[in-house]
Amino acid sequence: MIKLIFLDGQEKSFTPGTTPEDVAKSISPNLAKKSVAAYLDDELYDLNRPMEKGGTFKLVVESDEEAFGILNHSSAHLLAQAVKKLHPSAMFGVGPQTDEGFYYDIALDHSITEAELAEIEKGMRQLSQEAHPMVRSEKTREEALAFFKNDPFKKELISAIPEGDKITFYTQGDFVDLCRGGHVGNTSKIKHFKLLSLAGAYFRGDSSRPMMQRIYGTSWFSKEALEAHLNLLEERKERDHRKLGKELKIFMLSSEVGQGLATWLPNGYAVRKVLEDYVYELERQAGYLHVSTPVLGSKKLYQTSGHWDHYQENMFPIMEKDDETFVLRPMSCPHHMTIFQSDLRSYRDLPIRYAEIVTQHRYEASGALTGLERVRAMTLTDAHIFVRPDQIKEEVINAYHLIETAIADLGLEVDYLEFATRDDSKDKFHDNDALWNQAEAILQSVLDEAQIPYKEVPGEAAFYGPKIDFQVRTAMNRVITMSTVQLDFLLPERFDLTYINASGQKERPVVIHRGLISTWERLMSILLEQYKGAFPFWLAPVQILLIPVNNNAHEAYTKEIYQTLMHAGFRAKLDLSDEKMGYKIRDAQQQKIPYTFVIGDDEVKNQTITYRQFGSPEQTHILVKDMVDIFKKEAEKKSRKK
RNA sequence: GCCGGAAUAGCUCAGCAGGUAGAGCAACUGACUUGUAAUCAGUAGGUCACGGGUUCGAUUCCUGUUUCCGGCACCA
Repeated sequence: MIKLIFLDGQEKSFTPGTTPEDVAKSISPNLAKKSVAAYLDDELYDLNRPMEKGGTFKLVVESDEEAFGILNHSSAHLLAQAVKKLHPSAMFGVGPQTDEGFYYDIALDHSITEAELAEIEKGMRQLSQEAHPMVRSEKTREEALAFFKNDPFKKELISAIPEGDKITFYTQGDFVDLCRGGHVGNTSKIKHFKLLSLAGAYFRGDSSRPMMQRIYGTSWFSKEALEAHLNLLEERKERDHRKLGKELKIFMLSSEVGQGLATWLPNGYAVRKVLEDYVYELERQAGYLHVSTPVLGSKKLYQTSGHWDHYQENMFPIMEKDDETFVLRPMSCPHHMTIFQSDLRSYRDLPIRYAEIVTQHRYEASGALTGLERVRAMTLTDAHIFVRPDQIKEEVINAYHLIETAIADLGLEVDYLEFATRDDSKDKFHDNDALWNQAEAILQSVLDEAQIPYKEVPGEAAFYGPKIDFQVRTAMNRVITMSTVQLDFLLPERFDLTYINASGQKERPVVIHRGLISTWERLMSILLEQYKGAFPFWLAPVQILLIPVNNNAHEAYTKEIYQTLMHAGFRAKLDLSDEKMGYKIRDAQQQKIPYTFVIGDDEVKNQTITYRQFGSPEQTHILVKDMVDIFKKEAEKKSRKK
């Protein structure tokens, strides 16, 4: 007999070979229905996998977080089985679950079309109805390789499994796949799914390898949950910053101007200017000194910094004129290094924090360009902080707090931090081990001492040093690097930066690279999606629209109020068109203007204004004399959640 | 850059199994002068992304290019 210890501490004996499903059924049929898999000690078991030993036993039920992944992983297998049935020559790469569903990579001579997705989906439904058990088996490496002897993809995946790890196969009907599991035990458990899209994907994520066809899908435990998810996907389309940016006339991307080159329209620039002013003031108060450097730089400057060696592929081609070679700057660090260099520095001067609202150009791969999210000309607030070694920690923490403030003021939230370190790919990183070890140790200790949780990502560092990236999850459920703090011992050396220490000796400063809120372009894309185009008051391109009830009778008073608002620094707009009032209000709502004033006889008589807020029909009356104060307070709140 | 798809009026889209295009909104003109999400009528607007081919004839079929979209790779 084997002994299982349940969640509540109860122990129960079962005959060896009992499956988790048997156990679940013995507890309650309802529980068995909701079970997806089980844990025996720390090992994930399929519902139908016989248990030959005892241990702590925990069922994974539909409502558990990991159940979704298990279902979707199983759904990927169902997809593969259906594809294999339609195309017996198909071979497969990987087929994992994702945050929101699953995919499987397929190698097939024939190009799968959108129309065929429905056919494949039908095949999946049939296989689900046929209720094939998904049976696990263990194989030796030799057996596994022999089984897939004609499949170079699976053979390679088998070879990549570390020595000593179990190699397991899953069989459902006549379909056999290499897989570590766990699975839902039977294809009949997979009922509510949809295939979503087709894409290309390199085998093992390596662009030098063959491209496979990837099918994306999503799978849920109920019809309602599936529909809810499909609705969410529809809603996301409504939030897409490219759609909203066009509708609200925020920006344009025109092939006439050039691929990946965004043009900011008046509405977009109004928002951007608020952000620029906000950031400037935030930095000024934090002791940053603002500078301005040219958009062009000598190629030598970038050779000195090392950017030329690492990124010339991603830079626009060089320009040669009068024996000098220029590049369109892709980065501002080298420029700021020269500013530090330009004067004799004392240890008393440090830290020196240079900030700049800087436009830079990068030759991004054409396929990477996406709306405002990825462009070839971008403007951002960039900063470089020059510190003594003893000031590193404090300044990293200062930068951390500044970033926290900015992100909170924008109404966004940091999802998690990434601590990006180097790995052993030598050509990606500069080769001074001592500097690397020092820099990584310092950043690590800052994170640890401040007790900030983070995810370490080896190999993601910049070539000049490790970094802490602030990852924000957008309204589209994409994770984007919003801010960054990078520690750099290399560029000070490359530029031979020095300051005079207390004993009169030259010493090397350390540079902290700080990115505050991504680029204006990317930030705009995130904000548009976050607010679905309905900007909070302080950012809105037009904050207040004024509508007179009768143009003739109320124009003068409305204009007076308009002037008061404009002089007080607000962005107001007057609608004196011949349209009906209802039309004007609808128009204001469609433009997502935060406040709409309606001004008629009552307002003139009482020296008031009547407003409604975006999205609400409620009417509020306030005295004109209180108006400016009320809206100034509203603007000061920024987008803070609390 | 790679795989796949798309491109019709300012916008959103319909249409064409090959016979040079249509709606709604927007724009313009006129009437209406209004108290909280679309007043009515009229007018104008298109080398059907661009180049080449097949054809008596191409927006439609084939092909190349460009741009965009879904992904992959890349992202200092």
